[in-house]
Amino acid sequence: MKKVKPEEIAPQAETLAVADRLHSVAIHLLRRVRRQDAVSGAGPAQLSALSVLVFGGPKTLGDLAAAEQVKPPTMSRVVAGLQRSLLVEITRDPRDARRIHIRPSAKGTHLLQQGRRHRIEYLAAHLGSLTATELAQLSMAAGLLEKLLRDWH
Amino acid sequence: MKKVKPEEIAPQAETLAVADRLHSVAIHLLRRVRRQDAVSGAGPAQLSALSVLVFGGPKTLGDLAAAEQVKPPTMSRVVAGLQRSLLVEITRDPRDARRIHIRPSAKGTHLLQQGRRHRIEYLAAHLGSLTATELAQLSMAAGLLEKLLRDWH
DNA sequence: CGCATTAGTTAGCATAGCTAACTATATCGG
DNA sequence: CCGATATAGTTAGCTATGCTAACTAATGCG
Repeated sequence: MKKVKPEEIAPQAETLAVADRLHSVAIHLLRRVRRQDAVSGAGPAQLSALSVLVFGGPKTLGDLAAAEQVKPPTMSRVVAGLQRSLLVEITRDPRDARRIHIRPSAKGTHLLQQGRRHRIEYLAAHLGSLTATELAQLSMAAGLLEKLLRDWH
Repeated sequence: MKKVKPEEIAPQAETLAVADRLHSVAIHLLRRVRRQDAVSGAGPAQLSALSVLVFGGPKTLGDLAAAEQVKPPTMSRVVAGLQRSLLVEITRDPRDARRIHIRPSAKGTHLLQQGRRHRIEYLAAHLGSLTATELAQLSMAAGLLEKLLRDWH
């Protein structure tokens, strides 16, 4: 009689169901949050890229595109929008004039942090029912997904 | 010395951090999945609306817009796209000629289920590291978020 | 009947995703 | 050193999705 460690195998049927539910939940959660983020005047792609810059430090356009999992032309336009709104500053690489370095401006950093505050207030207003235990469960799930996304390929 | 039930209060700082991480994870997860869904030829909004129709039954345009948390003009165009691809069928309400009833076609139902299968295979290929325990944690988190979204207002 | 309300559509704007094709710069081989 | 090749970003043009404002058509109320 073989006995495998029960934690090693996640049944496919379960995985299918969870994948679909996560997909749906992600879509609808983002739709809610997007409404609030719209106050800032910047779209979701801009805010996400700005977040990477604020928390991960300056990046070249290619690095930023890779971090955001989009193609360079897409990021080029996102960055152009951020620059137009004065949320980032751009300098050319002195060693390689093809490269550009993108970093958040003071205004950009400020806006992102305002957005965080705004989001928390919005969520807090709707999260009265969540216990610390449930929040910890969400945090753990976020950690799992973060790891999953990091190790994707 | 007062002692409150520890499960009743989720600290604001925690909530902020979790909210931001969920936001980021949702964005990046959707970007990954979207790549796969692109195979189907339908965009994410179309697939999400189709999913609501397949699993929730026929809806009027307004109901569908409400379910998807978008404005009627947006859903009008999404449905037009689905109709153009023959993924839904539309009939007028005989009692109220202003209303339209939208239901998935056989092709639409089939495409959605193919998409599910495709998604699971994609995820399964990248989920080798997930244990049944971890999957259960994700399932629980999805459940919490589903409830949260349902009771939002 | 007439007029307000309701359901959906149309028009027009912005963001965001893509591919293909272009520009500019760097690098490498001879 | 110079020409070919490779790399970094941008531009152009398509599609999809979000919005608001304004329109059309149908309902229904007084």
